[in-house]
Amino acid sequence: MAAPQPKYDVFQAIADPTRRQLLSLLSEQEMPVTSISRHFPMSRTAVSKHLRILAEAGLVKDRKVGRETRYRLESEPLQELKRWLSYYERFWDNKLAMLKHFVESDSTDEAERYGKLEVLKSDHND
Amino acid sequence: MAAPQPKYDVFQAIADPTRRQLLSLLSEQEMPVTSISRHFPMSRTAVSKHLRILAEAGLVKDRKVGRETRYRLESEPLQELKRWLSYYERFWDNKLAMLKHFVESDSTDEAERYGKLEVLKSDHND
DNA sequence: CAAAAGCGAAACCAAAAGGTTTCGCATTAT
DNA sequence: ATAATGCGAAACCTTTTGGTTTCGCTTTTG
Repeated sequence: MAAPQPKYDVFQAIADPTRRQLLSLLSEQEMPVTSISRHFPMSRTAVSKHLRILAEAGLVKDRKVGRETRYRLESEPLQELKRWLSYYERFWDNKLAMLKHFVESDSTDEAERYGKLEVLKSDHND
Repeated sequence: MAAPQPKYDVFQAIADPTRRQLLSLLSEQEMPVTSISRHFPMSRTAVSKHLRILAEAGLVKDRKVGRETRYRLESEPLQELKRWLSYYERFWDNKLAMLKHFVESDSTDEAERYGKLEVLKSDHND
């Protein structure tokens, strides 16, 4: 019944610089593990592990071709990141939204201002 | 002489769910540490540490007001994320770019296809 | 068919991450 | 003045992360 619940989410997956380079590399073309690992100063096994993490986050797909496993970029999951980011964009480039924000924050006492209100209800977190 | 070299970059900073919630919370309003920590199921000290990490990544600023330290969102550094992301957007919503991609990948032998070429020259990694 | 190439799994390790509790120090309230 | 609030620093602990080496299995090459 439980959903597949991928162990790694996109945010975690792209947190590591090596994994971001992997995405960059694979965005150019599909590539087998050994070839990929030639671009990195670490063992093939280490690279393989990073690839698995990316795969769990859905950011790469692999397919077996003969004895090799070729990986390719799968960028769709990055849309989640884009969505998350879009919430914050208004804070740096939407002057009107900023203004609205300031206008709305002028009321009441500390309890109400800093209390545990409905603040985390929206889902632009996680 | 050495540049400040922040220990935490934006990618790392937002990798943790708690820290994303912190950003969300602070996007609503400036808030002192204790009030912030009431929103989380962990000690004030733990929250404080997360705030420091966000601060090192430039995602929050703090100012002392009497005995309290108030934190507020600073969204500018997220632009780096947006830039990084923009590189990958073409892979999911730009059909022409995709086509171009396919058209260009049909040549040559393994060495040239998978070798250590100019692949990592651009800086949309890191 | 024997040797080599391509990978993943496993066992292991050091360092980083995410928490906790305790303490001390300013600042504000009684 | 004393007590209470608000915080950060420090010491400590456990789990996760990022890496290594070794082994074994499959597939290709000679």
